[in-house]
Amino acid sequence: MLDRKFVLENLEAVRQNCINRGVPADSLTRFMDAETKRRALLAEAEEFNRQANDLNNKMKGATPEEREKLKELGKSLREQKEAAQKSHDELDKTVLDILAHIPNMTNPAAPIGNDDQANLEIALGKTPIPKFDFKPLDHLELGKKHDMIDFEAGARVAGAGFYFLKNDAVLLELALQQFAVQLLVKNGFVPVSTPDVANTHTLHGIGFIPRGPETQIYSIENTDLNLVATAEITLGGMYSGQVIEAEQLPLKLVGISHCFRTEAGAAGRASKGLYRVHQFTKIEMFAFSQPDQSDALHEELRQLECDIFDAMEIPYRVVDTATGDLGGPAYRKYDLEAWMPGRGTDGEWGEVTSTSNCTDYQARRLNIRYKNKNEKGTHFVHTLNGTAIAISRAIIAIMENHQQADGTIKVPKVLQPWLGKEVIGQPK
RNA sequence: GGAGAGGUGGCUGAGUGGUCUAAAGCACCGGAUUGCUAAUUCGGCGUAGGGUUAACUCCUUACCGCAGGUUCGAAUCCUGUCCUCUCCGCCA
Repeated sequence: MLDRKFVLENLEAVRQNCINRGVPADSLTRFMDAETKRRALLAEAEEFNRQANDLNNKMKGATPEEREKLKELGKSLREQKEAAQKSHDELDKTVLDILAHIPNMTNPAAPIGNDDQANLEIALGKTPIPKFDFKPLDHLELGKKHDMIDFEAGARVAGAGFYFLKNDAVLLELALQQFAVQLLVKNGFVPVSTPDVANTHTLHGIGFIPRGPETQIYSIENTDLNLVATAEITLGGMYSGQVIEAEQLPLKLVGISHCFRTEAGAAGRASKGLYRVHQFTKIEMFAFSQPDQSDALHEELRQLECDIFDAMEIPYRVVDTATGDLGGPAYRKYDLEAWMPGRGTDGEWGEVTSTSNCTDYQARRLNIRYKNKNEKGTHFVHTLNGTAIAISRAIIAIMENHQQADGTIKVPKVLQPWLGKEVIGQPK
């Protein structure tokens, strides 16, 4: 959520930002109108309150007759205040509703464009795209060959889009978690194992809308709880309503959680297999920072993602997300897209990580602030998030890129200690 | 799941309808004094919104878990709700 005062004072910039992001900007006129009226009504209600407070103080020394008169007056003041307050509250709801749909401002350096076609490739990973002298298999075929993934059983138990990982896929999942968490702990992240559910308020704060049409979120019936789509939700919510000492910033967390997504309306060859599933495990980075730290911290998160995928010897490219493709809370976003030889006809890039600087957009709604010692008042923190490893997609990239002519799959060196082997499968 | 107790400023904690503009202590900040890993003393010390100003300068409103209600007036009374603690039950 943007600051309402900021919107009021920077109407043209906010309007242009909406246009750049492909979000309708016509609500801004309504916003301005409602917010101006709301302020006037607030002043009115406060004035009635002040008069009523004044009157209550006179009550003490009053004679019985005076008291009766004051009572009447007080009652009418209270009624007038209630009326103003009620109109104010209604307008406030309108204002907040409009505000909720206005996206965050955008880093001026982000490429401007309508959709992912305008995304800008800004870097390539250290590992070159593999050249196979045989017909490479996709991860589904490889998974079947080495008995690693069972979609049929997943469907029997939970429906399409669910799966069982088996054998070396499980070892791989655990290895990926160990590798990512240990690397991040070495870089100053606090490891956190999070709840896999969160209440609706927290989801809203991060920018998810559960229980609406086309929601990506599973909700639990007869409760206020929802299955989380990412640990970003719980890690951000972890500090909602808190005031953090400035010296503690930046505060970096690495969360482990399951992620649940309904993936409403998504299907097709491009999302076969593990690429788009209803549940996966993810290691997620999250950080709270002071405003002047967040741009540098965002670069740091991106670099860590690169380090992780370089270490796993997976070819990837870094993409600077265009304005029209940014999520509402993001001020800037980088994606890592790994090369997936089994995707499309001859291999394609597929998103494996995403890191966003959300500036104070989430913090304002979640009310997460920081305080400088010996300084009056508080400020909103900036929040940032980034995928360390989304297990299911990382498994695709590993299996498909590291497959060999003899049918086996090389285990990246950094993961070997946890798998206890150098290759998956028997050569033949 | 059942029974009970409780949620007050950074912390401890007093406060059961109007001098609450929330006592006191701790912590913290500034001054004074004595002097040496500190003591004593005086003063200050919450957050957010609106207005105002050269200026957190002054004024004002709200906030005692949260949301409602009663009342001229609520930290205080009533209802709901969330959370914490204790005991019991169940359980990995």
